Amino acid sequence: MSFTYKYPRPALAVDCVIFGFDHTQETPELQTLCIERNIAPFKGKWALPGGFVQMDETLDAAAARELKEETGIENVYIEQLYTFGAPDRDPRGRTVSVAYVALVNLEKHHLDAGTDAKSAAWFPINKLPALAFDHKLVVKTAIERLRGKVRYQPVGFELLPDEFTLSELQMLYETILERTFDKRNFRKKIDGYGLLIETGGMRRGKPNRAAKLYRFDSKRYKALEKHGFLFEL
Amino acid sequence: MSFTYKYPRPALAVDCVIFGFDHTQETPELQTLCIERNIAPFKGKWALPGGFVQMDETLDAAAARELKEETGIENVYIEQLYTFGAPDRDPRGRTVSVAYVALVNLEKHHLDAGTDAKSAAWFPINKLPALAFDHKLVVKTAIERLRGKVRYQPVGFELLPDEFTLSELQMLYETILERTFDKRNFRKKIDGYGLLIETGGMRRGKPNRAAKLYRFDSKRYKALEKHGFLFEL
DNA sequence: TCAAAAGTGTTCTTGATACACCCATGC
DNA sequence: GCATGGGTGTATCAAGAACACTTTTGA
Repeated sequence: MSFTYKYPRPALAVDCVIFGFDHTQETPELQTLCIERNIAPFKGKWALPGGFVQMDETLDAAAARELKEETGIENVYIEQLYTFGAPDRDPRGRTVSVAYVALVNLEKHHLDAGTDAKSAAWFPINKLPALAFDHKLVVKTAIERLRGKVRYQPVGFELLPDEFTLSELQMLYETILERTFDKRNFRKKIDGYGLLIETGGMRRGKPNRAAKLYRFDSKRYKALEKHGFLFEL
Repeated sequence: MSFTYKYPRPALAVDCVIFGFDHTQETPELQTLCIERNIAPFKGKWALPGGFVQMDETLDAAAARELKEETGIENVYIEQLYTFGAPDRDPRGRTVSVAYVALVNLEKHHLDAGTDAKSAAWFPINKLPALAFDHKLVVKTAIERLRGKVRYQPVGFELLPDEFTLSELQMLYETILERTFDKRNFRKKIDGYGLLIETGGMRRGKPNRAAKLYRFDSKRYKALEKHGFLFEL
């Protein structure tokens, strides 16, 4: 089947930058999920999951579909990032790509879950391999967006397990923003928003005092948000 | 001339939301430039300036080109906003549109300057006519972006003449953010950044005390910006 | 001389920062 | 019993908010 147009059209793709946060390591890291390409161009190179937009789906749907098809990940936070359209960004011909950012809880999305998961891997964002196309730029743009967004919207919680400790939350912010926070001041601030609920559970297992577990009160956040509330860190 | 593809592709367009600020009126207003369509679909309706992306130009270049072709405006601040891709947003067939926001100095861009200027008009953003396609949504998204951006980046100056008074600057911020500022606190804050230079000129003509004119020190801003400086209002 | 906007400082309140010790747990 | 991270309060400082009068100009 083939199609004819009066004027040539760029191909239209979506690509996803997927961020995960590993708080279990010695030094916690923000990571991105990449796919090893098994077809040309850039065969054998790492790239962001993505693919072409179909004629009857929205861009959001295309991003969600590619995310699921290539990594098995679904039902996660995802938002449009930026559209990349340099004429030479794809050697096959003009391809414009609408990039998305997804935030996932690493624990829920260990690999081997996805269809093509054998060729997928998480990389720390400052130890990325060489990436196909202009994907290095896409990741860089996504990191900037994440850093900007995390400061005035509570998106960071998307990167944590449903239940988390205050130290984990602090580590997350410190990792993303590349700075440190004073423990007491951080807790005071977070406390002030009244957006965390003690679950009653405790995180134990390490040779130190057990830590209380919390979950994010997204209902309350949505209610506050409507009244012009500002989360700011 | 016609072109054949194996898979159908959406058409790719750019659209521009152009903001101007009229500070001469009784109640100052943020305005948007619209074009009256003289071809189907939506013939006779107002729409944002825009058109299809050519195969050899970047998205930024396409937006700048359409801006110039349809309104005569060039060399202004312009940035990518968001990409709209609902499958039914264009009755002619699947068309994805990369929207841009431009900020212009109204005084420099009175109409009749552009090629098709006879069919262009400025509308206050809260008295927009019915717009073609999903352009109402595009404008709404642009306003939100402007409101967010103006608070932590000095983009507002793009909307003013090169020389402006502090009252004009304050009116601009009050109009965009839909709030008022205390005159003394506002001036103190702006002063604190050291980003305004007195030009020596005065704005006179009204039956009240003449006002000093300033210009924005963009060199100094760029220098500060590199060292992690934050403009915040 | 009047109306209208320009210009200018101080006080108070609030939020941000700095800082150090005891507690519970697993080994 | 010790090493490790969890948990807590106060004092200081800086920035934001509130607030009113004098000056200059054109008509």
